[in-house]
Amino acid sequence: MSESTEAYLQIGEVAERTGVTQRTLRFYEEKGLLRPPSRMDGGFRLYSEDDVTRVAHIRRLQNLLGLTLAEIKEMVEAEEMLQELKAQYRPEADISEKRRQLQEAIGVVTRQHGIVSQKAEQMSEMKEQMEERLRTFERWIPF
Amino acid sequence: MSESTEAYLQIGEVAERTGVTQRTLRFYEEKGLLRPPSRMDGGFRLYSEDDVTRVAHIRRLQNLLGLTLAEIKEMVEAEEMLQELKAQYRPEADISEKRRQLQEAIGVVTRQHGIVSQKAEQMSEMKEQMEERLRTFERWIPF
DNA sequence: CATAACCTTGACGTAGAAGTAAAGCCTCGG
DNA sequence: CCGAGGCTTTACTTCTACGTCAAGGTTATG
Repeated sequence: MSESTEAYLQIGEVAERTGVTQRTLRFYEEKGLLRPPSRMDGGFRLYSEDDVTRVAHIRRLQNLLGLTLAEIKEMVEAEEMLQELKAQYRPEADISEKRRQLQEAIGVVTRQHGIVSQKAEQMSEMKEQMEERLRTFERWIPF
Repeated sequence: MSESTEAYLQIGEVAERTGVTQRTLRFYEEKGLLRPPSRMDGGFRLYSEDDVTRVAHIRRLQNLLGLTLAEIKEMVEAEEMLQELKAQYRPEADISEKRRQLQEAIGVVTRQHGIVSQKAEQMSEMKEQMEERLRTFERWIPF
């Protein structure tokens, strides 16, 4: 319905734009972190803008939170589920199932939020400590 | 001067208290992250409370900031230098050397602080995003 | 249609951070 | 003084997250 006009990207472009290597993109796919993208007739992968976004997201979860790819996979899957849910929003068909999925998604994001909150707090503490130390040093400079 | 009354700990106790394995403690020692502890006559390692503290510190740098052990080693060394500096504070002997060391230590902590600040900020952003999402979900719950 | 630039799968390699196993000392309570 | 449990070193293994070829197919361009 709104797919035909999307500009598709080859793996090289995605790699360049996300800052990861092609190998990494294939690797993520292998590990289930990226859905297998569509392909050209010859077999070349064709990624969407969404995929680019997702890679960026994965990287943030890795670098900021230090999560393993396995942990990230869990999160990513839940988000996917949620998007699906959002997409087919017509209250036909199995409401209770949708409700369950939504609860699940909320659970995942809540857990993520917990991790982030905790880390953010510990981070602030560390920052404080460091600033305190720096002040001590400054006072300490001999003259 | 205040060393004789310190209670020394064997590796097993340290492992238990820090939550890392004995192997990890030896590994850190090997890598220069922990100074070689003193030993009993039979060769058993004897750690101090300071060592326990240091291990906790190492773990925080690893988990919170995601630094490699090599990077952590740098930091740990600078801190050690600083402590040394602090301990021998009598302005006898080579002032310019001490000044250099102090500058170095300030450099290290400043770099650490930079990393922490940046991460802390990105973290807050993520936290915000997640809260926004959760609010969306809540609104979304059917009924 | 040739050819450079890009892509494919597959297999093997690597660095970081430990885990595990083996074979043998050390310490301490009884 | 002896046995159980703790500790020592050495060596090999594992796991994660990719990196690095290799051999060959595809696409875009002149």
